[in-house]
Amino acid sequence: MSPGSKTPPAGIPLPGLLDVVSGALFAEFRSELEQSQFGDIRPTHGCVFRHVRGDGLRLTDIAERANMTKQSIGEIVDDLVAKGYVQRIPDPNDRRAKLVCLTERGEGAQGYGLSLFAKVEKRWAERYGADRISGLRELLEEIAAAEAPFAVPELAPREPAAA
Amino acid sequence: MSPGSKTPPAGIPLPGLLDVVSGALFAEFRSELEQSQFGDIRPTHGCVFRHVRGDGLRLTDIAERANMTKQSIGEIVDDLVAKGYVQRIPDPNDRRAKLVCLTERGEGAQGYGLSLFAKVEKRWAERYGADRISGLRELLEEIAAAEAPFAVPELAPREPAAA
DNA sequence: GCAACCTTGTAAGGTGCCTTGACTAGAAGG
DNA sequence: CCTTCTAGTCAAGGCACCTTACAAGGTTGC
Repeated sequence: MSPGSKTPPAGIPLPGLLDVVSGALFAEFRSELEQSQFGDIRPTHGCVFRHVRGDGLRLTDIAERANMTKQSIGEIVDDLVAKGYVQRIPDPNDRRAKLVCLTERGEGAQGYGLSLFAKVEKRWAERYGADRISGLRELLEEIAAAEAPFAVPELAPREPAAA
Repeated sequence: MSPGSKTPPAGIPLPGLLDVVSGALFAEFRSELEQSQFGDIRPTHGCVFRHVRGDGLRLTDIAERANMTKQSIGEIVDDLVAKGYVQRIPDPNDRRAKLVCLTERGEGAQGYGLSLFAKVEKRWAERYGADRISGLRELLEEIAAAEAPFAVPELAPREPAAA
């Protein structure tokens, strides 16, 4: 029960720092998004906009990438359908499945959101140093691809096989 | 309504990357914590352990630092009291207030948690480069101190006044 | 073709965490 | 004393997510 063998002074734990920084960044994004024509998009909806591309994606695949259950994603998709951002299209290859696709408005929102993220990142690059922010992105992408490839299949240039 | 003037290809938005990495890191922490003698500590309890120091902290102050309401913190503190990690001590300077203090067990848990975070961070330093991880920490601390000083008063070496 | 089994998506109910609103006890200032 | 402000609690509600259970459609072997 002694207070640890060494208790190395690591400062504030890294996950806490990451959360605080992510929260600040995301708040900047949200405050601009809410004043746009896409103000009815809530933070939860991000898991769909993040992963759905032009050719559509099945519910199960969204759930896997978002690390959530199919039911939760289904609920969120319902909401987005009601708001006119996505639609369910029958999968031509599997009559059970439906492809979640962005509507025209949905594509507009996704594009706007991405440009907004880029804008905020650029602002931070000017604030904290472009090379530092790009270095941060580089490191984070490498870590994300290694630690959670299912969550960011856009990255993950590594093939699983080849012993 | 055109899809953005430039739509610069920024890759995956930074907040998403930060969340994925933070999640992976935190999962590593949790899986070790759950197997320890402090397995009944849940993720939500972190907001208390993060901020309470030896001399105690009032509920209102915890809420401000955690960016949460007094009610939520109160509920979490209730739970931690029931589990024997903290106790409420009357504030000698204000009979309305109570100082939330760690019990002996609470201090043990906090110390163990901190050492666990340090351990995981060290592991990642070996995995991704010690200089890169320490550079990451440095940048995050700078950003956190600038963007959300209320959340990390341990940092924030800047005085607010002095025009 | 059909029987056993897997997968896709949905429905219903529950839990955890957090919020808004209303209140008591004590502090601060006239 | 009387007003006003602050510290903390109580109660009700909501949102996000999960677990359990199930119908419809594919898949494989015979």
